[in-house]
Amino acid sequence: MSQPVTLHDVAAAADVSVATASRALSGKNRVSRETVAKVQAVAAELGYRVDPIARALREGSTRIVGMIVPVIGNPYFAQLVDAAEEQLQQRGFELLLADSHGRIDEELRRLTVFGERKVDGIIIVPSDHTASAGALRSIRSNIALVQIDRSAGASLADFVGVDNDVAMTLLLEHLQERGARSVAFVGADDVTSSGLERAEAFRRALERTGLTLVRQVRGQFDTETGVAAADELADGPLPDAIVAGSDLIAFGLISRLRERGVAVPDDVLVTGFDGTALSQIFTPSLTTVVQPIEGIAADAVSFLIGRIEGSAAPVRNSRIAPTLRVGESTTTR
Amino acid sequence: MSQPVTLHDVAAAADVSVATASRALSGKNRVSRETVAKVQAVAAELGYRVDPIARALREGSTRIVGMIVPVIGNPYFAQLVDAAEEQLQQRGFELLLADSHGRIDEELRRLTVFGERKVDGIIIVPSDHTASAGALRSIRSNIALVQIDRSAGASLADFVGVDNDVAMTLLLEHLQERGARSVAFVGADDVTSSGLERAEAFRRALERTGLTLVRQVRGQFDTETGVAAADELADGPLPDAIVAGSDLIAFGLISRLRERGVAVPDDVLVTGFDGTALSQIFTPSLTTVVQPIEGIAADAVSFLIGRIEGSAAPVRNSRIAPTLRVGESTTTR
DNA sequence: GTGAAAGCGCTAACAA
DNA sequence: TTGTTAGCGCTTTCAC
Repeated sequence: MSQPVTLHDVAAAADVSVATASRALSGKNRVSRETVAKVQAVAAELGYRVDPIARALREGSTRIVGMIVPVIGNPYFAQLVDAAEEQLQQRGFELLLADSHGRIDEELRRLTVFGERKVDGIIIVPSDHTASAGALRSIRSNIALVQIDRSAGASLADFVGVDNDVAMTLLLEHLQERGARSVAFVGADDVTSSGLERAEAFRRALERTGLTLVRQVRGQFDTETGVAAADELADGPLPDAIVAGSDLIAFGLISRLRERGVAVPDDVLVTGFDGTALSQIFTPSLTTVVQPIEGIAADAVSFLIGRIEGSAAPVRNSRIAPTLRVGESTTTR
Repeated sequence: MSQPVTLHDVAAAADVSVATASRALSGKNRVSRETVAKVQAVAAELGYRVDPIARALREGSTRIVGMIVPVIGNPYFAQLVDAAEEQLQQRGFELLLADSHGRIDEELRRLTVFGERKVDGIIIVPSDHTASAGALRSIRSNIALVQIDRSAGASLADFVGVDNDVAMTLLLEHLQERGARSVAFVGADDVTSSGLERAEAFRRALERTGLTLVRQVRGQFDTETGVAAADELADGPLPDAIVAGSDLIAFGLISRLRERGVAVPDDVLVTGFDGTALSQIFTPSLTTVVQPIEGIAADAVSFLIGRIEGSAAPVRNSRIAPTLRVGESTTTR
């Protein structure tokens, strides 16, 4: 409501120069005890708050972190944003959010704007496994960068994500225990690194467990892909189990299978991936791997702030193991 | 990568003063045709972009809009954020996102920070029907404000949200057509304006349609509330139908009812509210009212930008009618 | 129509 | 330890 109090006002009221007032408040310079006390008292009384814009112009640093996700509507990304925002907030950073809608051109444009806005760092879920690399390389080198959930190249910047190998092993071993011998995979295509990696991790886990691959369907991480895959799968001989690359895919899959007269888990077992809140509420509740969202966000923010503070450590690639959560989609048989 | 080009560079290269360069680029001052052309050409060639921070310091305006939601994890709010972000983006604004976690103290703190950051406007979903008013009143008067989805007082700022009366009427008339005579309501408590309004709208629609109220349960807009309500309702005599205040509540409700051996829609009809993507995938698919999210976001952004541009029009209160989407939760009986 | 200069609020180099 | 001064990049009087 009232006119903002400037450093000048504080200095005048405390009877010192603006420089001294600035130093007294920042604390990182030698200023006498009394002066510091006086300035702080006056500042508090006047309700002084530094103007972040003036500081940013002067310092070239904004204490703002930009985050770019492909679809905020995906509950997994929403949770990731939520967790990251909270972490950043605690460390005194604000979150500028952008949605790339999974499009590389939008991604580039948003990165550019973030650069112009002089964000201190960017947390990005690269939309394209290969094509995003160019966009990432184009950002100013003084902006810290961390890739989260998906990667556009391990050498580009720190990366934090789920350990897909652990995830697929957990899932396939569970399915094997439940008696499955043949299994189909419905995941995202190779455009996203997570789509690619999960498919590969699935294949490796398949070999280890000795299960038989019946069919693979690849699309996006959304429900529509699950729906379409259900149609494909329902036409052929059913496998014992279907491993979905995301909870959303599993939702679409189960829903459409049911419409086609295929019951889960009675006729076929289905697993999800992400551990979204709804996977427990869904009917049947989903057997899925729970992403360590808090851990991923915490690591990403730590890495990022480390970089912002000037860390020149080698690029890190951090994989966090998920946990298996068993639901009705593989049990009530 | 390269050093940013400043206006000074452009001016030098175009052989004019920085003042002229600034005027030529802004276009809102008298500058000769040739000069404008020359400056623009040089600026383009050099890849000049105004420094938003310097401009913000000078103008006191950032072209950033802050948005505060109670839970980004709620798919409805995620969609709202998505829609608003897109609208803003088109008009040249960035979106600074904050999550109040439904807590009034966090809300106030985030509002304060937004004020300090000199956002041009704020889109807020007030967390508390009454307590948020104080926080909203505390923000600097030169920051535009619009309330979305929930209100903390019609006089405080423009408001845009769904028309709850239309919604409840659509739902109850539909239930009546489906043969329901008694109905229960499970919604959010009076802390949020939407919780309060939906309960009231439900009551009014009840009177109009002549249905009998069996029971009311009030909590939050989340699945847990639905789960808890299911336990309460399953203990007593079941109504013909249950109207939920949100899709999430309906999900929790149906899921828990099923665990308790109550089938939807066979034993009881259930309706949702919001029209989230998952309501179509859920089993059974939900009969629900679809929020006009795009419309709400578009209006909110229009109002906000109007205010940012100085509109002193009387405070508006805009209600957008939802549409009914019929699903299996009230039909396959 | 154009340029010189002030100044938004802040921090840091340089003096004292 | 403290004050003076410059300047971050921009827009906008105020002269010419």
